[in-house]
Amino acid sequence: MDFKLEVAKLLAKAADLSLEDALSTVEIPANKAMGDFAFPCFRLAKVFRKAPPMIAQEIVEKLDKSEFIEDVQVVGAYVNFFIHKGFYVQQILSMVLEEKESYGKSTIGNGKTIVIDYSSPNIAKPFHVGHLRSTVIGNAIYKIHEELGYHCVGINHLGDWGTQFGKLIVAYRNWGSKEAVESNGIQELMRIYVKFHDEAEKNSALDDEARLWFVKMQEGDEEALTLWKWFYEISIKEFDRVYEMLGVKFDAYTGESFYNDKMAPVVEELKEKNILKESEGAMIVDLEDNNMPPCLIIRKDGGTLYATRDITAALYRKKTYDFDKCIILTALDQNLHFAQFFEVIHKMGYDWYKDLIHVPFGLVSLDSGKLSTRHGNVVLMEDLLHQAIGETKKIIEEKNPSLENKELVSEQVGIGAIIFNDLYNGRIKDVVFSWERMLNFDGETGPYVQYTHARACSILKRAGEISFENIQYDFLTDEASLDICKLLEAYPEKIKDAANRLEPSIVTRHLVAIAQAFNKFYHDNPILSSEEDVRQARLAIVVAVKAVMKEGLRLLGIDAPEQM
RNA sequence: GAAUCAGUAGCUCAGUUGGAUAGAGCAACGGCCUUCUAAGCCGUGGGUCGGGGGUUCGAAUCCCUCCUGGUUCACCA
Repeated sequence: MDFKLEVAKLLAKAADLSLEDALSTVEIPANKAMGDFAFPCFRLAKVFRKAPPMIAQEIVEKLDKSEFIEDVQVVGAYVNFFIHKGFYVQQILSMVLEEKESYGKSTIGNGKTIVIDYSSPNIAKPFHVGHLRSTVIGNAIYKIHEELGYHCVGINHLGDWGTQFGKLIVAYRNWGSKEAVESNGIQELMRIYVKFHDEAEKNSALDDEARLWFVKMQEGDEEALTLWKWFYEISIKEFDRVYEMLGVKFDAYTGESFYNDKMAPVVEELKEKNILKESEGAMIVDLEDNNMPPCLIIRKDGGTLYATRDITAALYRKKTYDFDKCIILTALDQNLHFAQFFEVIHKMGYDWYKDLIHVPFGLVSLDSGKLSTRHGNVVLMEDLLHQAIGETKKIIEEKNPSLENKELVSEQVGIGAIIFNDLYNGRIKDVVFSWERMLNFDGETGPYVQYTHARACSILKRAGEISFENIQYDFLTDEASLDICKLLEAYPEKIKDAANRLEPSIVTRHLVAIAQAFNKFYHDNPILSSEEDVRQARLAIVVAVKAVMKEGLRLLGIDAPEQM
């Protein structure tokens, strides 16, 4: 039962409004003392040419009686509705208990395909905390859409092509060795890459040489490609270790190199459509009419660019997946690039350009300044995860030394804390990385929600068999129980909001709210030791909360251990 | 200079079709474990919602303007 809708129906009739108008005006008061729903009458003042409080009074008098409403009060210009508590609790809880982990699932996305491009680290550079956001936000957006019935395609658009590999090849030929790369992997690649930049500052001929090597790669030069392939495999092996820990998977690893042989026809198409023009020796799409700098397609030495590959990728994805939306997650410093290349697709005459969605997130930096692989100013993802796991293990030894599966739980909680932390604030916020914040497990954190879930599990384990026949919901009209029910009621809508706004933090925040309400409930109400019928009713809440928290955490890519 | 994102408590942030007294967490201080996991619960202090105009019965929210910070702006990605 949709209580808001029912209230709106009553109001529409009493005030002679359309259902839409009534529904859009009904609100949930911030202050509980003002009821479960409220209807402000200010807006009607002009229509009825009366003072709002008087209108409120008149509406109440005309209001039909309804059994689910316990009380209606006029406070100033507001009509406040109080829902019959027992009935309300029964409606919500019985629904959640019936659906359990499926509660919140929807079919609104059925038949629609969403392509999500996330994580997309650069090959030959270590996976660091700067890559965390795209990875976990993308993963959550993937799962949230799946929950709503969408068919999702997760793509890791690896940065595995471009002039940087020309640089790496030059660096390797000058200062690298097979042995060193084989034994130290990405660390060694990074070392020679940094060395390249140091040397190139003194000798710009190195940059030209690097660009040349990249052109060779494009042309299929065997030496260049053999080296590139080698660097690629070393990198993927390390990335997969991190993805394994984070529990993140992709449907395709089609990175930039994948489009190497697919760009020529696209460039041809741009020419045919008369969009491409020459400027300063390079080939560009002019975007002056759109108040943007030109989009570079071909360098003057013939090399392709980021935009060339992204345009090609978009066309390929449309053809391959026929997506309804293609979502690309990157830091917001790339805003201009996406605005430009979306506009190029537009100019090519494809009206689906509007289904390309760049989802930006704030920049990550360190206390010591901007993240920079070149200057060694990074925190490696694996270091962070291991720190978090280690910290968790210490806490377990201290608080729950007899716990089984300490290793597994430490991983679930430690990694969960890192993921949760990233999904907790709005994605647009810039982040200054802080070990202290990352490793704080008190308050509104992943471990807090996991802990609450574990508490619920613990009770259920002790409770044994539970029957949900003939629950007396009237035992659940205390404030803590009602708060929980309200949050459970709102949960499915939160998932939809999160999908619409591409903002996983909406789910994260809601889980915290549920956990807070449950902890209060847990503290105030003895469950197992209560009399049989009270015990049964309270256990119903525990079961419902446990199911929703577990599923909610799953949507965020976080495990929910039963003990911790 | 232009574009773009942001500015809410000491810190990190919620607050989105404009609604009643602006909310959390962290940090600080004070309570609560012989009772279902204290990674918890309860309480105290802490605010010119960057400034100024405007629209409105009503603005943190919408409009204008200014200030501050981040980021980007031609052959990196």
